[in-house]
Amino acid sequence: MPVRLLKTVSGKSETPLPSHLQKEDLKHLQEGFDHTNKYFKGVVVLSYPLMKLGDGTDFFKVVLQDLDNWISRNNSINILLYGKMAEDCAKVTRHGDTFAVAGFKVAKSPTAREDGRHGCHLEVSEEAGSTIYIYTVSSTVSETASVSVAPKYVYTPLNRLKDGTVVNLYGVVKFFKPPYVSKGTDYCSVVTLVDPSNVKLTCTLFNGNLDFLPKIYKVGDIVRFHRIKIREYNGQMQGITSAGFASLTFDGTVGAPVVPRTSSKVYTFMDEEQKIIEELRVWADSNLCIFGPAAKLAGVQPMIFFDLTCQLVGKAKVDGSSFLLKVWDGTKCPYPTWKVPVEARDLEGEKTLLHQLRNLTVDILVYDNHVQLAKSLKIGSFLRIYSIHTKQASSDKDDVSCIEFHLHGGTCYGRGIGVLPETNPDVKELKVFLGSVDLADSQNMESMSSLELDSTDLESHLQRCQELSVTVLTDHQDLKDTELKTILNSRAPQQYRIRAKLRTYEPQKLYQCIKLHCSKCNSLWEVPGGDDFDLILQGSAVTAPNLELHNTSWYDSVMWTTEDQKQRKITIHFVKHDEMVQQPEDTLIMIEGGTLKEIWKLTKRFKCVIPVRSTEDDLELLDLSAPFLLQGNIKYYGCMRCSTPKPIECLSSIAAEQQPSWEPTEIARVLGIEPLQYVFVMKFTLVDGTGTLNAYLFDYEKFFQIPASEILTNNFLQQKMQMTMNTLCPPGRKLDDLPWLECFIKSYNVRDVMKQQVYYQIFDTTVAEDVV
DNA sequence: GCTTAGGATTGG
Repeated sequence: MPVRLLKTVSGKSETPLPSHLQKEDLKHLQEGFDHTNKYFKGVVVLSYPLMKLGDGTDFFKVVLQDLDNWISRNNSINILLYGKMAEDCAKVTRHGDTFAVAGFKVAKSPTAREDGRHGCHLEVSEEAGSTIYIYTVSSTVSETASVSVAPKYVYTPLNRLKDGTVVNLYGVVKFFKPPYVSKGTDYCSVVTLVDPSNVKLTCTLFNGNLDFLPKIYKVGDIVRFHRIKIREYNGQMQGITSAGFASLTFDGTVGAPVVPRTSSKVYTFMDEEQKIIEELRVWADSNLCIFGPAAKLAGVQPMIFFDLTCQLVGKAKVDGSSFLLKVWDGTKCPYPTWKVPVEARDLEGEKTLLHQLRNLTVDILVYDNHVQLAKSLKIGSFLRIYSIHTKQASSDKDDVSCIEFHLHGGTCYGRGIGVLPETNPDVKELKVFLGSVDLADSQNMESMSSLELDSTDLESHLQRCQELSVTVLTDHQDLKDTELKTILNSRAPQQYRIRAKLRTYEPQKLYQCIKLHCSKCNSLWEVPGGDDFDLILQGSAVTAPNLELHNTSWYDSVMWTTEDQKQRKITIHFVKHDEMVQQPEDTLIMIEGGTLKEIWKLTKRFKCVIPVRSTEDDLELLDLSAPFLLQGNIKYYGCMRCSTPKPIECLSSIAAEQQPSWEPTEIARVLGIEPLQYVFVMKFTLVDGTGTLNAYLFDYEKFFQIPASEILTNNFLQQKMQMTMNTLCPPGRKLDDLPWLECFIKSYNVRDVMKQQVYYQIFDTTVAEDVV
């Protein structure tokens, strides 16, 4: 049988290859050598579709990589299969399978120069007497194979590790030190893992090449280690790199795409492994408290340690043991920040940008072992700086004390600097945010005194947060506090007053907490993204404007064609009042064929903008996933379940009013739209020493004293909210140092398909006035 | 050439 699928059990082949066959090394594969009784073994890293050659012969090409030779650069080779063998193999081959090829012919590879693979390729066919043994990693082998197959690698749970063994394992990162320059010859990274066996394993990983160390960016990431050596150290198991160590790292977020981060071009990764990652994510999500608040510069306070995701704008040498990094994250630190004096000629970075961002960048002084890495950083790169220390210090000049940012020497608590790739989701998000920062705004921010805390008030402010509650009740003041334990043991529905600390909250990315709520059917909707709107606009621009609908008794119409290649037709209908077009700031306009950008521009000038399209006999609203109205910065949406849009004609009734106010609710009513309201929806994890309780915040405006409708389009309000959350739940603080919250909560029952559950909701509570 | 670090902040 020329193609044989071999059963593998516990990583070892149950069916050994015939004893006369000997393994051939990649470097011995040369034309003219005798390869009888030799086999070449490698992992399928690439396969091409099955093809038919000119003469009708089946042809299949795979690329094998020699894993035993994994350090060598040129370790892959093309295998060309012909005839029935091509057909058979194409059916069962999966990436990650191991091929042992015997009875091959070696020939010069005509594509070696282009593909960078081995100078020769191997040709195999039944006719030539070749045999291919496939060790498949697939768990769903087709029927024709008629063998059962186990995964190739065996993974050891962390509670089954034995001294002196080399194992493969999975784990959730509980702690890590980003790679740093060790005192020896290598980079070092220390990683502590946990898994569902609840055993911890600290691994010390070395490599001279940074790329070969796991690409861990945050606690909660999941890693797969291959060939890690286990040793006993101080009575505990310890992991250490051994020859051939390889790692994959995955985002630990439940539901995120399962894409491994790795430097190695070859790795096995199958459905089975995907399942393991997904299971570990779910386990970690409910068993580990690992997602601390992500700090922004807007949220820093004196005397904390925090991790910062930022972009490098400038750098400068300071002295032998310290180095300056100028970074920004788009938000403004609420306190005056320390500026490290450096010679202008020592400062690297784009001068104009450094000047433009001068109010948004902060100076971080890094010391000792971090200097070398800091020096090598590229301006513009995205960084995560771990365990920055903020210190309050008064400068000699005057009494103004400011915040200093230090990255002290050493690697305690994972202190260090990591470079994030552009593909990192946090970087992608940061880029969007940085792009949205209005630089003119940030310069004006100096005058926004409401945000600037006088540093002399700083201590008292912090102290106040410690003692008093950072939230206050707007009602029920006479009620006594109830312990969380009591609430958790009571039946719903009831109402309680509580005093608790906010241990964590979700979502951490605050813009994600904004949803759209229909008060009629009680449904919650995600806020559509700008791209969705753009797509709908593009789709509607295809409909030609109906000239018969232009210039009616209640609106005047203007149409023009764009001068670009697309020759788009744009129509604006100006709604009249008293047969006159009003001042732009009082006018409602309807637009056909406009782009997202054009519509935004128009909202700045006109009171209301309604995107419409023509039908045969009336103008109509676009799809309900597009806003039915734009007013100022706010997009108004209608409920897709409860709305029954009426013809635009109905708007004329408002236009005829004595003094049309163009209220969104009124516009919605006449157009048959059930308007959705913007709400904050958050989950607060509250603790009080007697228990932990998750309570939902469902708030239009009252709690934060910020309208939910304005958050998404207003950087300033976003920062204000971030600061509020940072006061309620300061990043980098121990539980003891968290402030108290006074809340009013109600419990209620929710019947699920399977069971009845009790939920809790915060209400009649607001953030204390002197906190924001 | 066979080590480096082995988690556990606060100085400049």
